[in-house]
Amino acid sequence: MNIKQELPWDNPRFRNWVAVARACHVLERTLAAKLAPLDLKPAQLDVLMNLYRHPGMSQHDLARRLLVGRSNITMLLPQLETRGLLRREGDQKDKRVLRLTLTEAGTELLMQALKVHMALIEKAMSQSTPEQCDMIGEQMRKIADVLKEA
Amino acid sequence: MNIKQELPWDNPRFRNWVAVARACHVLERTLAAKLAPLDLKPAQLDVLMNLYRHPGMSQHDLARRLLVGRSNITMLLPQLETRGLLRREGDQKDKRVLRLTLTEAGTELLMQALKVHMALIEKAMSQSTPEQCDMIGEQMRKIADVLKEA
DNA sequence: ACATAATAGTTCAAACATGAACATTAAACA
DNA sequence: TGTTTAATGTTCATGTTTGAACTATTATGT
Repeated sequence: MNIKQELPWDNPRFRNWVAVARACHVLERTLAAKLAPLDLKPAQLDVLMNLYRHPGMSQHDLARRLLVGRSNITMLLPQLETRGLLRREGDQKDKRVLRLTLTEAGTELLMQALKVHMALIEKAMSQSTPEQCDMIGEQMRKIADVLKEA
Repeated sequence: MNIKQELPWDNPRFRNWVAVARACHVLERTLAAKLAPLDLKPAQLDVLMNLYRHPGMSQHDLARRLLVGRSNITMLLPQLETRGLLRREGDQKDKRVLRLTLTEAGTELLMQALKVHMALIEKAMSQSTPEQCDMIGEQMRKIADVLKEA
């Protein structure tokens, strides 16, 4: 009987983390639906966002930031490059790396997508006070740090 | 220039949600790695967990709980059934539905996997006080609720 | 300099997820 | 009853993700 007391569902940390995972999942799915009219998937939006903030990134850097394999990037970029949303240019000093930058069109589309993303997050987080929101962010950053060494 | 003030990255809610998504992603990947020795993927663990808590579930119910399409379940279950981890039995009253239950072996494997999962979550959430942890869970449940109607 | 290591990106096959179309069964209702 | 509508699960085609093997280039160490 006391095995039941050891079950994860009786553990607050477990239950609460499950809630985090569910919220993430729901938001991701909702975002995918709202992004469909722009013909953009969440993964592609992530690419555009990162290139906007870090122009000239290499594909390897991008992969690490997105927590994804390098081959994934190789498969992902041609779609966006063909649509004229980004450029891939060889680095002069190191002929192995390709430098990535957004085009005008890419920046344009990103801004539209960000409106959608932003609205969704506003809706989701509007339940929390600014203090709660900051606390959540702070804890989550700690979690990501702790797990990187795991 | 004041366009910069409108950028999402200057918005606390945006920045903090990005942290949530990253933490989720990192934990998911870490869990996948730690679960590999058991030859179990996170999605499969989710199935076992839900069947443990709700024996006799239908495939449709399971799909809705996992926030996933029905066809996904159809593709997912045979692997687990073949390994003898669960049973699928036709409902007597409604010949359309299949009732799902864990076998002994399934329960056994689930318990092992839960130890791994639990340890990971403990490590992640150990940064937070119990009050913070509960608050996070509460907010996340609200978010999931709000987005269900979006 | 030269051989060895490591790094950036690609290719490919396999695993996985997704949504539309379908078959079977049940419910609604005329 | 008989017809229509809805629900459950499967199939299939498509697109995505992954990791291992590969090429090309740079760094390291002797």
